[in-house]
Amino acid sequence: MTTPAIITHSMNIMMMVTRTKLFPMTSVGIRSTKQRTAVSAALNELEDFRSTQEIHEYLKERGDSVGLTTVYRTLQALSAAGEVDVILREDGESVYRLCSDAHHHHLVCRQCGHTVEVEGPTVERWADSVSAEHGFTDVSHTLEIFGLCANCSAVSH
Amino acid sequence: MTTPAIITHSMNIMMMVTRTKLFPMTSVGIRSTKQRTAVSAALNELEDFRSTQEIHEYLKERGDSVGLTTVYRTLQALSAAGEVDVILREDGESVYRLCSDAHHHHLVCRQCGHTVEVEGPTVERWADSVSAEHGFTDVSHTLEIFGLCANCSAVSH
DNA sequence: AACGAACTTGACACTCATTTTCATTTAGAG
DNA sequence: CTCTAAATGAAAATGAGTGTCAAGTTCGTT
Repeated sequence: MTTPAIITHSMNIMMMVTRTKLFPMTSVGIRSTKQRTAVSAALNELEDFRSTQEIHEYLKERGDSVGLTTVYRTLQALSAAGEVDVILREDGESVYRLCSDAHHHHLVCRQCGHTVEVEGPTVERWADSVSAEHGFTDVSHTLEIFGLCANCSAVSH
Repeated sequence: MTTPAIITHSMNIMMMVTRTKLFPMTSVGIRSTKQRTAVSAALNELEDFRSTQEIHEYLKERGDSVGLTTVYRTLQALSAAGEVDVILREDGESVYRLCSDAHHHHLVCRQCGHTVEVEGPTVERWADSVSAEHGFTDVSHTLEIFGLCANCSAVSH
């Protein structure tokens, strides 16, 4: 198996971010390591939103054990770079998933994490105009749906 | 100052919830205590979304000291009863606020908690139909905007 | 191919929100 | 007034996420 394209892509973006925000005047960059490759590979294989701990566990079982701290850092870097989607589960835990580039929202099972990308109202424009009206800057927004998927609904009668 | 109507209302709803979900066959109920009164009073006075700890602190300074555990429990009960709005801040901390009954969303300052209720797309219908299409049950959704309010934007240049 | 500076890793200690436990207190029905 | 379930709160526990720092790696340079 070859290195997924996302790795290279991620690394490029991460390097840009690093150069721009953290080390403006240096020519340093980020490096490609087997740990980062492993985390990206896991994201490619996992279909649903997963917590850092779950991804860490998955990697361990898979044989590509990576330190928990490193998994935290890598997932944060990837989400900061826009490479993965993050959402806050209802219990406040962050969960990550590799998503399509297209505009979409999520229908997430709060039991098993099963995720469906769904079409929905484009809230970007609305959020921007409402924010501007009230003088808010640096805005972000959330629009997600949580519930019990068909499977989990059936299990709990 | 008389006991705010919300207290009685909350207690009624809480009693219903309790009876229905927790103690179906008994005639037990919840009780009106000065701690619960104090928490509700605080919510009436505070305009913005506040964390449990902040509300606990507010009560302490105010003289109506209430145990932190009790504040946690009361806020959870009130939000479960639909008496207060809860949202998850971007850092995963839950914040509470007494809101209008009307349908609305929130524009929340991630720095100071300042909140503006805003009109927005009615996502209930959309969420329900999308969920149904995919067999999801017991759904809930979030649609909030976070940013820096005019004040906080100014402070940080 | 070796070198070395900067970057990365990971074990561990730590922070901090929230929950659990449990002994004590209190509301409110009878 | 009495009794009991409900409620409180102090303290300990839990658990996600972060900070630290010594040791390990990457990769451009020699």
